[in-house]
Amino acid sequence: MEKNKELAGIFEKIADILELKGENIFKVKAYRRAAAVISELSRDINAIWQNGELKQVEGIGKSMAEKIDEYLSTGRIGKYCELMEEIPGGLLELLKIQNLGPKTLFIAYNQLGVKNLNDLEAVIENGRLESIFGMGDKKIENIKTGISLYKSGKGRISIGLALPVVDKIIDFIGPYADKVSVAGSLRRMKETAGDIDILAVSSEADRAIEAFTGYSEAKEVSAKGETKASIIISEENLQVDLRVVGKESYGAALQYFTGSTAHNVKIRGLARNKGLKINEYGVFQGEKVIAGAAEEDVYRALGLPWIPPELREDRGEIEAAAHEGLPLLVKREDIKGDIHIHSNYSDGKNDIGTIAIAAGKLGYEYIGVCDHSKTSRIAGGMDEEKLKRRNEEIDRQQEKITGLKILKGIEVDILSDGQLDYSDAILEELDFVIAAIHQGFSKNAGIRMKKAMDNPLVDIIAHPTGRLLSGRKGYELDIEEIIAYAAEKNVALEINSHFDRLDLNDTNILKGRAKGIKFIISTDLHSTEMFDSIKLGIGMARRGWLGKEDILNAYSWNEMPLRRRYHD
DNA sequence: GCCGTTTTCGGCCCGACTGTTTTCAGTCG
Repeated sequence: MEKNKELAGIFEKIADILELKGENIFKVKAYRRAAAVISELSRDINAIWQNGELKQVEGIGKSMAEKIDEYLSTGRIGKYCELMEEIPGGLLELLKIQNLGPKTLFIAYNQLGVKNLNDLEAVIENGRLESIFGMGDKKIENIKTGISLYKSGKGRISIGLALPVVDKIIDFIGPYADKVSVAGSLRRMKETAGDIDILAVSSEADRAIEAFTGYSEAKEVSAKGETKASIIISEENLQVDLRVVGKESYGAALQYFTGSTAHNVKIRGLARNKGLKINEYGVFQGEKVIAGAAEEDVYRALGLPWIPPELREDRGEIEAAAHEGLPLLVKREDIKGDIHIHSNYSDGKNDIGTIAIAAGKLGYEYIGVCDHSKTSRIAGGMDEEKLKRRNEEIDRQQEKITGLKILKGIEVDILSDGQLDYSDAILEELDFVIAAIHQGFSKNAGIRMKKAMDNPLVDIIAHPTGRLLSGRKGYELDIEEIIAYAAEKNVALEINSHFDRLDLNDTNILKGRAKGIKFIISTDLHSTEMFDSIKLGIGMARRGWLGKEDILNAYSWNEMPLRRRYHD
């Protein structure tokens, strides 16, 4: 799948250069679309190419197919190389600066010789940028703001960090509107957010806008109109957009602002084919409004069932909705227990009794206590003796609580030689075993993980890629190979809900789903306050099209299809 | 550059906000 990524990157760059040069915008869009389609492909583009099926891929026509063919057979694309030579290396990067678009940048390059960020700042400083036709003080100011945002460049942040910010803002605007909802990528539960989109219903848009732009944590109001405003939140440097509509347009606006762009482009194309027009105010047949108040009505107007936001990525959901039907996605109520929990027997904050009581209040049927094994010393890993004492403590707490089963689990380290951190005899005494790599990320991680899966006592692999959203790359392994091996061995893979992990993520979940593997959705809990974070893992699972039948901890304990209950 | 259940040519999602404009282009989502 490495080639998919490379080709998508190349097409995206071609689009950037063509746009900069002022080429036909629809040609530019064709390249962007092809890039998006290729990066979302669930199959290796090499295989599609070898089967001669390139042109059957949506958005790939004669010209794109030729370029893909050229790349896969020669390792380069002539047209791409030519384009890259026309434009200085650092220039495209400047397109990421907000308020500085391709038109302005190209003029700055052509007329003022701006080739990189330093040049750009220099022509702002010496006033030459202002000499460009149509450029004024305000525009310069906005570009300067864009540059400072770009430099502080936090980029995208985890959904786990963005959602609490959203909740606060929604609470804040609540009194000034009839209804307030999150939209955009956060509603789709995408793993990271680049900005926050909020939709409000009000007959007095100005009151809501006024309140919003006065929000105490806004360090800047970057736009303020009659129905729409944007602020920048201080700490996270996140842009927050508010859109206010009347209640007759709520569904259409929610559909529109939830996106994704690719999903909406296709939805609107469908509408056009039916002689309808969709915008954020409603679905129109000529002048007549035929839907708009509820999102369900918008989809129904196109002959489609309502599509859950997590699926709206143009990954086949529209076709599924139109024909074979959408998958029945796992819901929070389906989750019967959390089975990756750390107690104070390793690095967790709470004692087992406290955790059990908190889980009982959530209505869980069971919890799985999974402390660290002895080699994870920093995480308070337990030696065999301590593990024994922990198990006795679980027995004691079990006697005190009814209606909740406390399972004896372990998060056992996969050592540098692929051996597990305890003997089989110890692992056999436990209800289930989760294995994980915590050190030696670059030392044969894939081979070690597969060796761990060779042990029939290993039921689950935790955080299978090891990546962190805050920047750590993860283990050096081929995740597709791991997924295929897990399928072969009946090992389940974890969907870890920790805000910085979200591992597996949606695309890897989709690959696992295609192989028919099982998953667990867990919190990797270190404190009872973290129970709620399971919503993030559920979001990832839903984005990966999973139903409750795919999730081990959506089964009752007696029915859970754990690997050790198979005869393999 | 892609695409077709009115089209193989002529469309391509659609609209808000801003700034610099006397009617609209650029940028964004």
